[in-house]
Amino acid sequence: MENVIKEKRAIKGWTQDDLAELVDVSRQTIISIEKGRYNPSLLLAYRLAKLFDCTIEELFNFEEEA
Amino acid sequence: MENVIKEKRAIKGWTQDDLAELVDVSRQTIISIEKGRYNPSLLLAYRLAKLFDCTIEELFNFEEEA
DNA sequence: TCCTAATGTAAAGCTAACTTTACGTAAAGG
DNA sequence: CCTTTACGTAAAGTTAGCTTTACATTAGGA
Repeated sequence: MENVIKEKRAIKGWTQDDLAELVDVSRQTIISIEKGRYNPSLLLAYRLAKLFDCTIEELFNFEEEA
Repeated sequence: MENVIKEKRAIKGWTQDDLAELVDVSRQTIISIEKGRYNPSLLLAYRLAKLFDCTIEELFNFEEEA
């Protein structure tokens, strides 16, 4: 699933490691989600949206999925 | 995770079976999510929100979670 | 009274989300 | 050069989301 996490992270000036700590997951998880390798859980999606001060819908692009 | 799926489903007059078909999961999945036994995937949360014409944030109550 | 519809529990199995560890690479600064 | 920082891949293990099947309970209608 496509998302704008990498872009929003860059704006904040955070490393993947920083973001991982902020939402309490491993760096691997951040990498995999940014790369679209797998979709975050609903809870993680929420934490990310909260952190970036946007909605889940603004963070993830659902439209291209089945 | 608490949610208002059961309430919104009742308003629409749908059974658990109806809803399961509409979002393409099993009835067990709907039961478990309504009961809060586990959290839906981000994709399923999105499908439910779309179906009920609301946001994911309106459908699920994240605030009480860790 | 009986049948069906709607909701619920239980259990076993599969897959995807997430973790941990280890290693590779490229850029920047001393 | 050498080290550090940031990003990336890979692989093995655990857990949670989801499926399928089977059965129990309750309420309503014929």
